[in-house]
Amino acid sequence: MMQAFSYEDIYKLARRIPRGRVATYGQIAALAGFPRHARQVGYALAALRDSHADVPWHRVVNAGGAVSRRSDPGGEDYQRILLEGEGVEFDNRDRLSLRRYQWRPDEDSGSEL
DNA sequence: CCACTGACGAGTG
DNA sequence: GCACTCGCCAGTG
Repeated sequence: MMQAFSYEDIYKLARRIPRGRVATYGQIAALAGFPRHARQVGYALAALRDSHADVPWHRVVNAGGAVSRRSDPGGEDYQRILLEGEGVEFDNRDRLSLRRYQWRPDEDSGSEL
């Protein structure tokens, strides 16, 4: 049966995002089996702690392909730096191309482009 | 146990 | 393309 997801489920999915790729909050929610719960995914990531240092939270962006604002000042820049470090390019409007970088689970075992 | 706290997204005008 | 509305829930103190 379908029960409430735990933040752990979100983290588990986020860990599957390959380097150099990104996923959206809504996408993670949908993969977890809860479409329209994008916000809860955001909350889950906001609650990340040391115990989940292996979660590539920086690979999760909003539906517009931009880095979301959070409470930690400077964190947006940090996330962007991490992504750029993986080869992700941002345009002059601080947005990346989901067309190019969005992760597709079905591409897990295959090649892209 | 209750109150408060957060990284969103799709639809409409 | 921007402003606004509504739907959405688990952790922490």
